[in-house]
Amino acid sequence: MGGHSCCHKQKPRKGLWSPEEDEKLIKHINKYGHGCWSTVPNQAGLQRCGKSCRLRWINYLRPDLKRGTFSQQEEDLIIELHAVLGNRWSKIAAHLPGRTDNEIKNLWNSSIKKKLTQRGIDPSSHKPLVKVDGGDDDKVASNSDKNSDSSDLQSVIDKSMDESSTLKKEIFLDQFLTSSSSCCSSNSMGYLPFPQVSFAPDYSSSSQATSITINSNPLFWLNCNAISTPITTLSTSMALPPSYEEEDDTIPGWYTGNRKSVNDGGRIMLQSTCSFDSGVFSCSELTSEKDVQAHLGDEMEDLKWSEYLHGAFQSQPMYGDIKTGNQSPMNTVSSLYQNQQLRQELQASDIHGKRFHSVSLGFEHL
DNA sequence: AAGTGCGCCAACCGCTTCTTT
DNA sequence: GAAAGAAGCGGTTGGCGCACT
Repeated sequence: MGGHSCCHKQKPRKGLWSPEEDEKLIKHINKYGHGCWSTVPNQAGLQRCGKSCRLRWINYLRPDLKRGTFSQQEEDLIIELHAVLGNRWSKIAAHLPGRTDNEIKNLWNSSIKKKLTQRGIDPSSHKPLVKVDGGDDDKVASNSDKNSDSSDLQSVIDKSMDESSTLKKEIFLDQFLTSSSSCCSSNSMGYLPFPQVSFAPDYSSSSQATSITINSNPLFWLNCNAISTPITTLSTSMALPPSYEEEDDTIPGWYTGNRKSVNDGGRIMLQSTCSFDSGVFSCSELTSEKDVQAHLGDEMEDLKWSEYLHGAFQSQPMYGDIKTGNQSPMNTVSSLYQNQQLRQELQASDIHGKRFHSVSLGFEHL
C-alpha cells in the first residue's frame, strides 16, 4: 500500500520526528483533535503521512502514555496475556494502561522472549521446552511436540478441542457475541448454559478421588475487570503430594501463585482467587445466552472460542521463577496457573484420559 | 581511538477490518 | 451489496547508542 490517500499530493517526510514536528502535531491535536488523520498533516502543516501522524501520536505523543521501563508486574501480565491472546498486541495493550501495542511488541521481541527461552519456556506456545534426545544440546522442542502419547493430558485436550469442537466453539462464540444485547455488570454477569464440565468420581469415598470442575463458560473469564481468565476450580486430594497439603500455601515447583488451600473434610480444596466480584458461580445462576454480554474490562472482546481454548488449555504458562509467591496486583491472571496445576495433577492420574474424553463429549453438546 | 556487534525502539509497510457513501 | 476511504494491526526494518575488542 505505501501510498495512502493523504500521501498522494506531496512526498511525505519519513524517518524520525523532529521536536518541531512533534510540537506542531501536539498543538494541532490539542486544539482540534485529530479528526480524520488523513487531513491532519495538511492542517497541522506537516509533511507527513496521516498514518505516520496517527502512529506518532498514539505511540509517543499521547498525554496518557506511561513512559519508562516496564515493571515486573507489567511484564508478568504481558506474558500471561500473551499466553491467552497470542500476538494480539493491541488487545494486550488494552490491559496495560499507558502502554502501547508497539511498546509491548518491542518488549516482547527484545526482552521477554529471551527470558522465557532462558527459563525453558517456548515463548510462542508457552509450553516448557525440553531437550531433544540425542540431538544438539542447544536444540530444544516444545514439550507437547515430544510427549504426545495418550497419557499426555495436553494432547488429549488438544485433540478433543481441535478436531471435534473448535468449529462449534467458534459458531457458538459468534452467536454469543452477536446475540448479546444487554450489558452485565461485574457483579451481575450473565451465564451461558455452557457445559460446566465436572468430573466427580465419587470423591466422598476414596482418598483417590479427584473432583475437577472446569468451567468452560467464556464469560467466566471474559467478564473480568483486569484480564480475561478462565476459572478452573479444582478440588482434589489425590493429585497433591503430601507435601503440598502440608505446606498449605506453598506449592513447590512452578506454581506459587495466588491460591488458597482449604481443608474441606479431609479434601484439600484449591481455590482460585480470581477477582470476580460475584465470587462463586453456580449452575443455577445460568441464564440464556441471549442475555449475556461479555465484557473484558470496559470493552467488548472479540475473542474466539478457539483462542479461549488455546489460552485455557493449550498455552499454559509455566513461570515458576517469575511468580515468587508475592501476589500480583492482577489477581485475576493467577487462575491461568491453576490450569497448569490442573494439568499437572491430572497427569498424575491414570484416569484422566477418560476424564477428558468426557470433556470433549461434553463440548459436543454445544 | 576506531571498528564491530548487538540490543532497543521508533517508524514504516502492507494487509485486514471497519465505516461511509 | 459494492466500492472507496480511513483506521487499525502486526511484522519488519533501520538507526541510534552502548559495550566490547
